[in-house]
Amino acid sequence: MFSVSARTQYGIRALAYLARKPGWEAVGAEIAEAEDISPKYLEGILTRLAAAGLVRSERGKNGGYRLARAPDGVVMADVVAALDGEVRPVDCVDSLGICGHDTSCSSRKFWIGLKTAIDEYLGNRTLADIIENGADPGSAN
Amino acid sequence: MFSVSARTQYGIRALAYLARKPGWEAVGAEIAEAEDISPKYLEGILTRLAAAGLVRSERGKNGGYRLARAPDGVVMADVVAALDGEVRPVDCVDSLGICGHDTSCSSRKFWIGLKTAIDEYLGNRTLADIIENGADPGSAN
DNA sequence: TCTTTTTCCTATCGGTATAGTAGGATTATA
DNA sequence: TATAATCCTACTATACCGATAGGAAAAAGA
Ligand code: FES
Ligand code: FES
Repeated sequence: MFSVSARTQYGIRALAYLARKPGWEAVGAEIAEAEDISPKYLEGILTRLAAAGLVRSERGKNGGYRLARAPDGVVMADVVAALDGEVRPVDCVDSLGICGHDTSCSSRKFWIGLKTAIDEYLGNRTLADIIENGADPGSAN
Repeated sequence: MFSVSARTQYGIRALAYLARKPGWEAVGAEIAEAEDISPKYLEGILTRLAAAGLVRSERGKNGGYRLARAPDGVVMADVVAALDGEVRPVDCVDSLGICGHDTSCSSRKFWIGLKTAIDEYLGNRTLADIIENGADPGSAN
């Protein structure tokens, strides 16, 4: 339940690798080799991250990927949203009324509450929290 | 991301239907019809809930399903665990060392933190919270 | 201009899980 | 024995996912 796709796990490892490097930059093949990820598959992941503005990509010789912001500015909620989309436990988080006989659907609030809890967690962690030593910023224990 | 299976959504709706009925009991076909769920598919769901001890099932004539406990004793964490398994963002929540070069893996703590946040939310809500009017017990806002 | 290095794009494939269906076996009541 | 219900096993169809393949576009340097 609630398992995270390999795509997102790979993406986070790739970002963490970049964040640990001086200049926060590297070439795709290097990341793939260091993190033991299928190079071709990682390409698509990095492209997604670039499209979301989390990394800058430069083509051609001397090209590669570079973190768009400092690690403590890369919010994990944005990372997972870029790779696997927004947190959406059920389809009716925005559009009400799909599942049901209740006009003010009761379980809908339950799922929205879960979404909020997850978004809050992911919104309060950054890449910096991950590469340091743990993932526990003072907030929210 | 983090979408909930139809199985779990159906299961919760079925439990909510039972909780709203006097005696907390109904027959499978009745639930399926009222909640507009495929009857055959719902059978398997109710069997799982019965195996997890969340509902009692009685076979034969005058049989059916009944809530095993009062709605405020049915913890949502148990419900989703019965239907879709434990919350496990990554495989290495227990077994360390699958993904990585780090001995004290950094991203692992991140995922465990997420699991904890989700478990906390689900562990603090019961079926009663769902059938009332919202899903916001005083705790944890 | 030509070659090299890199990111980008599109299409495809095999595996796996999910939602749903089908048919019957079991159990209990009357 | 007939009926009404849960239980069990197997099957199908679809969709997504991880991965692969082959190249197209772009930037730099010789
Ligand atoms: S309208 Fe979506 S859960 Fe009810
Ligand atoms: S050991 Fe699993 S995330 Fe590193």
